[in-house]
Amino acid sequence: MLSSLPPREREIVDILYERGASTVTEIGEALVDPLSGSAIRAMLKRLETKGFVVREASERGFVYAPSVSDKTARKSALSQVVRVFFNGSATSAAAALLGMQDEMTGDELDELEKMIAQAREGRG
Amino acid sequence: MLSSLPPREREIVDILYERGASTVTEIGEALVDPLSGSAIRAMLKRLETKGFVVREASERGFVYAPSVSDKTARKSALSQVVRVFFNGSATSAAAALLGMQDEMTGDELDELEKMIAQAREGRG
DNA sequence: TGTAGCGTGCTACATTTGTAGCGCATGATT
DNA sequence: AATCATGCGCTACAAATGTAGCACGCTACA
Repeated sequence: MLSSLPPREREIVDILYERGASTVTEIGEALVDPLSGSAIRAMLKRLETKGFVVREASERGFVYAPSVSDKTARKSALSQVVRVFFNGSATSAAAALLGMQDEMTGDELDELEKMIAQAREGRG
Repeated sequence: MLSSLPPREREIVDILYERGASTVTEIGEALVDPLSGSAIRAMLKRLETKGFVVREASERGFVYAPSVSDKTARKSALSQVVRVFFNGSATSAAAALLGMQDEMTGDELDELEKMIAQAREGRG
């Protein structure tokens, strides 16, 4: 799991999920407090060894990407937060999301309502 | 931030958030793969030094608790997930939560709708 | 064709983590 | 009082992490 990664490595895979496959240079730019290229490459190598990222050649040079699908990682991250901070209640978590008002527009609220309706149907 | 902690320390503060203030023994029981008491204490000491946990005396002996409020930590954890995995969209995150059907009952969906209504009012 | 600049991948090393063992209190047991 | 069990916090040390420096190969271009 991602949560078993040391901070700096974790930071890098986060960036990879955030921006998709990236070059070392791009990762460097995305890093809040910078890091030498070789340092980043060393991280990536370890990450690769551990099986968390894969490396592919592209026109841009080598790009690195997470090996675990977004979907899976998302779900896992969410479950984790729900368990640790919301006592296992997805509802509470959703409520907290709603509470982050500035993060959500009126339109988005509409959308959410639709999704709730769908969820209801999905359960019958 | 919590995400700057090494895996094992992170695991321990997670437990602390999950179960509230706990003794070393309780932490040991909550750990998936166990750890000697002294190892746990060493972790806690580091965590204390870094300012992530506080130690208080209680009838049960020393109990350890996160120094950052649940509320703050929750918000921070959620923001993190939203940013990394949902492209900054809290709505998408909420949708994913809805998708985890087994995690949410019909009643909870009702509740969520109410909360959406409230969120609307809160914004005017 | 020399040389300046990138991107790359070592290797090396300081620091931090992860973990166990020891010895000290304190409180219960006989 | 002698013994035993707990909980505690050092200290120590192996392993992992965080980071930099060096040397190489490939452009590009003066």
